[in-house]
Parts: sequence; C-alpha cells; structure tokens
Amino acid sequence: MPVTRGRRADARRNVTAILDAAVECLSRDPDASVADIAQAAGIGRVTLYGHFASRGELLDAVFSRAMRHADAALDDLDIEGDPRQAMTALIRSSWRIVSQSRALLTAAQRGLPHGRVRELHEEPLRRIERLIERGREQGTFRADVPVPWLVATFFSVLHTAADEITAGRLDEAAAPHAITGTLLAAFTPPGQPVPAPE
Amino acid sequence: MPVTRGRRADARRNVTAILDAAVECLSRDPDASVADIAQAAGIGRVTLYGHFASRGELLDAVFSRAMRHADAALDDLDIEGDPRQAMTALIRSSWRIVSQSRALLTAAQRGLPHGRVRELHEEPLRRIERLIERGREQGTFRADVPVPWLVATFFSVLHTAADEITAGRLDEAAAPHAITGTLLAAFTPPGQPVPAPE
DNA sequence: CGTTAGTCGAACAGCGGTGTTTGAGTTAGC
DNA sequence: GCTAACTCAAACACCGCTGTTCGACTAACG
Repeated sequence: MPVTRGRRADARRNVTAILDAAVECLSRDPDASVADIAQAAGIGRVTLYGHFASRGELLDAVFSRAMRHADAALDDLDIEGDPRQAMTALIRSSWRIVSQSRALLTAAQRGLPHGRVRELHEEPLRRIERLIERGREQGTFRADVPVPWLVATFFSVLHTAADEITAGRLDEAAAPHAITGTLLAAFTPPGQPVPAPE
Repeated sequence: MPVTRGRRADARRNVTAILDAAVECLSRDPDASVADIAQAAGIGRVTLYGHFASRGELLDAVFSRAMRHADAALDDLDIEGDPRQAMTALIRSSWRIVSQSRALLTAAQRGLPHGRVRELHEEPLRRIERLIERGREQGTFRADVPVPWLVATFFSVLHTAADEITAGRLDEAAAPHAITGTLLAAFTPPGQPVPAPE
C-alpha cells in the first residue's frame, strides 16, 4: 500500500528509501533479491513487504517512477522548429536518461509481464513519434518505412550505445556523435544527403 | 561427454535430439528447465545429465552449434564486389538467420557467463567487420564513427526488427526493406546521398 | 549371443528465492 | 504522554530448480 499521503512520515520516508535502493541494486544486478533491496534501504524485509505486496509490484513501482522522471525531464525541451535540430536535441536529452538507467530496463524486462515495459514507455515514446511524423510531413525524415519502425530504431540505437559502452567497445565521449550521426542518417529520406552530426 | 564419435549409435542420436529439443524449448521460453528439454527430447532427465554435465554446458553446446550453422550458411556468399551490394546481400542472409533464432539468443544471454555470447559470435561478426572496413577504404561507408560501432549497429537493427515483428508492430514482409533501408542509410558517409534500398 | 554402453524412473539432498506469521519493540503525531 | 501506526528479527512453509545416486532394464555392437 504505497499510498504516499495520509501515512506516517517514517513510512513515507521508507517507501522512497526502498525505491531508491531498488534502483541502485537492480542497476547493479537485474536479479537482485527482495532481501538485497531491503538491506540496501536499511530496513527489514518484512517492512518492505508491508509496502509492496510482491516483488513484481515493487518492480513495477520502481520502473514506473523512473519513467515518470524521464518524461518530466523531457518536458522542458523545445520540440518545435527545424525537425532535424529538434531531433538532435531530443536525442541528446534521451541519451542522458537512457545511459543512466539502462540496467534498470534490463531488470524491468526480466521481471515484468510481457508488454508492461512498453506500456510504461508510452508517453516518452509518443514524443518521438510526434516529432518523426512532423519531420516526415516536411520531407526532412524518410517516409518509405513505417513510423513505428523509426521509433524502434531510435530506442534501439540508444540502448546499443549504452551496451557498447559497458562492454568497453565504445568511448563514452564518442557516443553522442556516433548516436546522433547514426540516427540522423537512418532518418534521412533516400536520395537526400546525410547530414553531418553536431 | 558429448563426443560424437566412438559412441554408440543411440547415444549419438540422443545428443542431437537433446540439442534440437533445447533449441525448440528455449525458443519458446528462455528459462526452460532441464526437465522440460529432456521431456521434449523424449528422454529421461538423467540421460541428459549423462551427456551434459550441467545446464550451462548444455546451453553452451546449443548456442555454439547454432552459431556454427549460422556461420556456415554465410560461407556461400559473395562478399567481394561493390560494398553496398555486398552489404545488402549480407544483410538479407543474416536477417534470415537472426529472425529464426532470435529467441535462442535471449536464452544464451541470460544463461551464459558474461562475454561468452560475444565470444561465440566472433566469426560471423568478423565477416561484417571486414566488409565495413573495405567499404570505408573505398569511401562507400562512413569513417567518422568507429568500426565496432557500425558492427554493433548492424546487429542491433536486425535484432530490433525481430523484436518488432514478435510484438506485432512490424509486418514481416516489410521488414527486409526497413532493415536494409535503415542500415544502408546509417552506413552512408555524411554529405553523400542515402541510397534507395533494394 | 554375450558383453558393455547406454537408458530409465524414482527418490534424495541442497539451494536460494518468495511470501507469511508472531510478538515484542519503537516512533510519529495529536 | 498516550495511542495507533509502524518497524523488525527470527522463524516458518513452500516452491521449483539443479545435480546426484541407485538398481534394474534394454539396446547396440562384435
């Protein structure tokens, strides 16, 4: 019952402590146990179960909170104007978020029911979709492949970059250039020249 | 002890039956248990352990066999000539393989030690690397991002397409066009026009 | 046709996780 | 300062999985 209001102050404090600890633990190990998380939060396992009925419920809460934060961070971003410039900005902001909480995604994909991850991604996803559609109408982005495919490509490239960095095959400093370069090229309509990134 | 020669005929038959069943089970459920696999192979669990000392060893055998098959399938493919055309051909062939055994990869990533999956990917991976390098030297592919990054992009896009199909968001028939279109664009040097796929 | 390699089911031990109960202790809030 | 809300450690039952052992059975191979 993680209702955050009407409860005692220490209870509320504990809920966020659990959530924070969960983020930390799951980022380190996507299979982290409830016991691990409780310990990292500095509370007893029983207390945790007092707030979240099951491991799944906790996972859901953790991930959906992270997505809310991500979406909020994207809120103060100007999506209007030249689609290509807007896209570059959107990529940069998204990259910051993804590169931070990539491990969390793995945990969510492993422990949440099929489709739930996507469901929680819905809002930030629609942002990208809208921008792509606008760019298509103006002829800036390619129209010979479906929009959902371009959206998927967007996410895919970001996550791949994160993976490559963790694997030590991609320099963290070189990532932004590689990502934007790749995505802007992937979005360019056949026949048009690939824009130089940055 | 999966030494395939010098053993009795039924033993050899069983080993391949196990491997086949494992592919089938793990494709359906990446967390399939040893019991599931044994049952699907039509043999006892004990017999399976007679051939593979542990779950991990079985998984390794399954996946490395799959990779050997994949690499062999790529062998009769002409990589010489125009890099762009060669790349298109390589993408098509790789796509056939990936789209078939994508679920297997998930199982391998989950159950094999870190890096082992990549290790087994090494040979087919080098194929792509060589082609990309050749294309760079000729100015056909972009040189402003690292080669390993382009290789990672290659795999990433293929796997994403497979995921999108399973999720029902991408039409199977539309996939090849989307994939080659995206990858050829992503590989194009800044300033050069994006080639029309196919 | 005999020997040996291989198979089989049942049963066991061990592990690590989840989720629950109990009863006593502590802290917030009025 | 009283009470209700909350915390906590320990212990429990339960689950499914892995990997092993046993002894009997059966099929391959020479």
